[in-house]
Amino acid sequence: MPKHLTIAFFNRSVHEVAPDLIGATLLFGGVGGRLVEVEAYHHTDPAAHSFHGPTPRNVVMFGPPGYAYVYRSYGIHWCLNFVCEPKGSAAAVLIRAIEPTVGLPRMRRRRGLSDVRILCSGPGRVCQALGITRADNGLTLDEPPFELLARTSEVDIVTGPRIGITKAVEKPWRYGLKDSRFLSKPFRTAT
DNA sequence: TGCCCGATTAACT
DNA sequence: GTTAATCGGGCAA
Repeated sequence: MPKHLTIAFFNRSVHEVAPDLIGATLLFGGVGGRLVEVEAYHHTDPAAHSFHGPTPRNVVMFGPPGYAYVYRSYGIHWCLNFVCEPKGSAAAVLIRAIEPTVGLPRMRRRRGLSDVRILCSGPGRVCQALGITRADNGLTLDEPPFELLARTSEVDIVTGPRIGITKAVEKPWRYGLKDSRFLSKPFRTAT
């Protein structure tokens, strides 16, 4: 098992890293799968948590790249982000959906269901299935319990507007694996 | 200090 | 299609 980052986080913008994550494998505590949907955010973006500056919650975003930023969403769910460059720009990639491949029984038990299709199809569901909580905020992505492996073959990537936001809705910063059955929502087909 | 809203989800009608 | 659950932050008073 590699102990180093196989995805390059340094000297690359969040919009270079985000599409590179599609098709990569993310494991946490030995369970996980292939990333099929992510979204990009950064501090000049009114939709981002970092837009109004650092707070105790989002301070990890203002640190170096290659770390996990985990926050509570709607007081109920946890959401996982990867911090990106440049340092201090508070850029991050939100992990929105995974195609589950490793440790399905454990993930199913945590989620309390049998339908693999919606096991990790949404940011809150990803964290519930992988067992990620605030305790994992600020962990580096290149050491256990995290394991991140770059994709080994080319994939077709689609883009579109981000989901669940009311500001800067026009920015096409959502990236997905084309035709994946595990997306949180389908991408609008190109016209 | 109090009020409103949000990078969501599941359980309703 | 709608709504409740529920925590942290921004902003007005």
